[in-house]
Amino acid sequence: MQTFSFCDKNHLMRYSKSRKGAPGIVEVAARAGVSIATVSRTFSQPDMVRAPTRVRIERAADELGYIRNRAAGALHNRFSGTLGLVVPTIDNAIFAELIEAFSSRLRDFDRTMLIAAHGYDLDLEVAIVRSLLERRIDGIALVGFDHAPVSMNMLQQRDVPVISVWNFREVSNIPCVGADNVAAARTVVRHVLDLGHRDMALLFPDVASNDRARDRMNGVLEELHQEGIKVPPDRLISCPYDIGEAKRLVRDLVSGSGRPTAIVCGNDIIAHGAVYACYAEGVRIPDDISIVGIGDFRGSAHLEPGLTTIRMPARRIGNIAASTLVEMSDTGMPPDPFNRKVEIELKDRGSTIAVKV
Amino acid sequence: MQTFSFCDKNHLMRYSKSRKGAPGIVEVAARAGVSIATVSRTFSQPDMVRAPTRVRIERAADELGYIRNRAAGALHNRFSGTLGLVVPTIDNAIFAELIEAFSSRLRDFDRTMLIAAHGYDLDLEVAIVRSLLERRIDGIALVGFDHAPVSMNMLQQRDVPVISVWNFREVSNIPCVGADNVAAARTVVRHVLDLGHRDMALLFPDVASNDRARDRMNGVLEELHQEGIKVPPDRLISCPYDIGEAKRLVRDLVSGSGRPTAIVCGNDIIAHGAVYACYAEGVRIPDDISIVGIGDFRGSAHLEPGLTTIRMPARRIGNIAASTLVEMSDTGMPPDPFNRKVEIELKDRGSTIAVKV
DNA sequence: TCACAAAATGAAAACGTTTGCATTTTTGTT
DNA sequence: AACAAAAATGCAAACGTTTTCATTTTGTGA
Repeated sequence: MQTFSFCDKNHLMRYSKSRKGAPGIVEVAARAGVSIATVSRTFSQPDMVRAPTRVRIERAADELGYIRNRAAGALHNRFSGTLGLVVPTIDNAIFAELIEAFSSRLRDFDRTMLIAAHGYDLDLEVAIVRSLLERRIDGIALVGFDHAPVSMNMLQQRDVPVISVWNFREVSNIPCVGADNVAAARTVVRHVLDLGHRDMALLFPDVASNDRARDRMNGVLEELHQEGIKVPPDRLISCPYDIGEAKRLVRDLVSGSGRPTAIVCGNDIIAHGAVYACYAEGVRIPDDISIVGIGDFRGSAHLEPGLTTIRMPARRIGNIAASTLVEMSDTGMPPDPFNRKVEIELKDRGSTIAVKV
Repeated sequence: MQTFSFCDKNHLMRYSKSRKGAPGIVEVAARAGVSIATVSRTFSQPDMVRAPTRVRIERAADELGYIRNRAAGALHNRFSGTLGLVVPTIDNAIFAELIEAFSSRLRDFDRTMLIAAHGYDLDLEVAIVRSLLERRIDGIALVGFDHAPVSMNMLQQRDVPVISVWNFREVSNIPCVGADNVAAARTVVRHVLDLGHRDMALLFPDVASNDRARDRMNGVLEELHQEGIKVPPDRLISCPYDIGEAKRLVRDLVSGSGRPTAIVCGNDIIAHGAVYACYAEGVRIPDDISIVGIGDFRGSAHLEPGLTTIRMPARRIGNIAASTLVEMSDTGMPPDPFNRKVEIELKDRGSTIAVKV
């Protein structure tokens, strides 16, 4: 593949601010000898125009290098063909798959994605939502259920289709597609309990403004409570979403005496850190300690040993979210079902083993 | 943080397709008792309007919940306030940091990001570029230099500012900001050579349509050639960008007899796979084998042992790309410098050791 | 070939801003 | 207080489409 010579370095060209040369629908119409209405229809509703006319127009458009201006169309019919996706962060593994799936599914519908990250800052989220609304997105997907009332107000007032992704709730005020994080946490802890572990450490990220983490933590605590297990404060560790930090905290945890027999991590990133910490301290997994995560990120399966975790179908969530949102935008109706749960699955790999008796 | 009750599930509301209620600049003008021109100026050039008038307008806008329509503005002055970023893939670690940085820097300029991934498919890239052009982006960042001529033609014809990101070239036909991948590869191989290794395996992704990988591979081969080392075919392994695949290939490599003393990986993902493979096979790093990567992804530092690799400043590239592109769009001039190189750095961590004599 | 229905096309009015130019108001100077 | 200059505001014409409604063309059956 050859690179195209775009711009002559010697001749210091100026990007024309006017884009004067760009042909519009009028030029195409003139060249094809039809009215602009017909040209417009050729691109927006092709089967309304007779084949011979259409090919003539298409040829003219091709020759002129015409590219339709969707902004102009959006102005008239209120549909920009652009959907918004707001995530806490892009550059961590959790959401990357979701984003990619969302974006590529949108492409199937000839829509594009405006994306922004707020870094768990709800004020920034408000600014982002506003900015997206200024671009007249046709719909918006937000991660989870914790949002600033003012964001929701803006969206509600403009009647913009909204969907909550990633987390599932049986009943919610906005439609959602996601996994049951409570169940995910209970399932993985159940697994650990079934293996006979009773002394376990819990590493979870900050649960403020993060319903996913909160649900998981609650799930873990419920399951343990049901089993009659109380978690002492020093076994409930707050850990940021960061491999390095997790590793540091777990090294402290496992190097001292009175090490737990299992570590339950709020997500796979923390679990990765935990695994590395054990390598570093010479603690064998799973013989000396069992480790579980939640999420099943890319790479978790290939760790040595493979990480026991809960598969969260990020791609599936992204795909469904995209098509649901497009449908909402097209039909103007809330989706059916309103709340959509995607299946989770326990991935029982090598990082867990029955406690020795 | 409390979730806001956005939509009453019992009352199956309809998203009004018309968005009839949404107030425009006219309603704001009426309520504030000024002309629409003044309202427009209040938002686009605030200091052209007297303070008392401005606050009056702002209050009116607030009360009505006015959100300006940038599409309408774009129609008039040809600036959408939206920049495009086209990457091969979103959901792999390489580009996530870049994307996040690009996006958040754009936010500082009150711009938004339209992003799309083409999965190394140049035809899809063409479609994406077209789609972005239809949305009248103010500029576009493309990864690397391998692009379809037709994409570049479209961009050139519309005079859209373009920048190539990630890879650096001393001389290029479009402005670029990136790292010197040849140098990166040479540096890391030099390090391995300096440690006395002569028998090394090379794992690189497919270099077609991927100038970054190509540059790295060339860098490695040049450096080896200069040292008089010829790489036998079975030591030059093609490996996809995938931990699992890398792990599988490396297990084969190190389990048999005649294992190399070092593995040079085209990127850190492959290196991760290589490390896990060695764990799985009981091959000790670095004592039995040295492993190096290129990229220094999130997590590479925390592997056990820490991965020796080359730091590629993805955030920095993203930031610079965003501000450069905005500047190009604002001034209409090519950037100065035209080609921008960001520094790389050898991260000498625990995965390498001098070969035993 | 004609009449008529159906399909294709055209004319023109939106859509919600921005901006050049004209007009009004404010400010500063005497 | 009067005047000129400067600043603020208003008017109205774009911007490039889509769409409604009217008109023309095409197709069909007798």
